[in-house]
Amino acid sequence: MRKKAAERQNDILDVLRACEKPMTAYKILEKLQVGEPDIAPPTVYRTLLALTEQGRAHRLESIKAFVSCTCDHAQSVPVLVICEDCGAVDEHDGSGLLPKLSALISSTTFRAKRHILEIQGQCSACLTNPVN
Amino acid sequence: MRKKAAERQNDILDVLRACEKPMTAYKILEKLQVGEPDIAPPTVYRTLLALTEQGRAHRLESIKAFVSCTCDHAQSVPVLVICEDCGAVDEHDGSGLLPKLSALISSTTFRAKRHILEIQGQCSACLTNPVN
DNA sequence: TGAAAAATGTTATTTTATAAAATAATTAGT
DNA sequence: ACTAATTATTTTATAAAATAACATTTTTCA
Repeated sequence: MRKKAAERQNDILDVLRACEKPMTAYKILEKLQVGEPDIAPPTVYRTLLALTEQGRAHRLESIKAFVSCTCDHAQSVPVLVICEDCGAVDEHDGSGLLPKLSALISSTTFRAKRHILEIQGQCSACLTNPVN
Repeated sequence: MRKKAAERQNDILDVLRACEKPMTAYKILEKLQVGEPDIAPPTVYRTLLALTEQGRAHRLESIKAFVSCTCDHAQSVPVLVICEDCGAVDEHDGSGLLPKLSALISSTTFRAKRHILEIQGQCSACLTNPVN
């Protein structure tokens, strides 16, 4: 018996939520394979594509990993703040940056479809406690 | 006889400049192999790492490709505008966005090391002439 | 019901990236 | 200038990430 797409999506979101830290597609695959050993990479990638299109998950392009969305899924400009040391990711709404961004690029002549904003650095915990 | 790192870096920058469009590491490798058949991926990746650290090239995280820097290499916040249709990439200086970005994240508690700003969409040429 | 379309699953492969070992060049001490 | 120690670079091999192509199942609706 196969699963419906919606159910798969919820499974993967559950995995992402359970882990807090970003997970690669293959890490997610491993988790799913505990219960369903026959799942293959394309299933995971297809589901992640659906989730990211819906805005329910985000792909961290700079580290090739995924997190569940913690903001309003309808927002168009997620700003993902990634701690290089502990891997924690914090999400902010960057739609307030849109005017400046549009001004920067020649917005009359470029139609923006997707904004990728990622910031890498050290989070407060890792700055305070530089053990990691 | 092997090449010095600086020479390799210039070779790769030449390849990037000659192509205008972003190139993957393996496309660059192919080009280099025309003249030096024995070059291997790690050489390319190591050189690209040096170039991106120097700010002389940028990695487009969202499409896994590289371009030469066309702005001031010292700038800290490159904004890379990518046309999904023709692949052309335009570079802008986004340092003017820093205040707003810092305000957005809790900047007192996060030390930003690297900003990744990429915008995907359609460039004016592709909007005017939707043939591609 | 049953043919067509859509969704999902499977196999195999491609693409991207890096680890580890080997080699060459450079440096520093004598 | 010679040579051991260090550093840089190359080579080989493999790991990790992503997708193409094909097969199957489910759904839709005449």
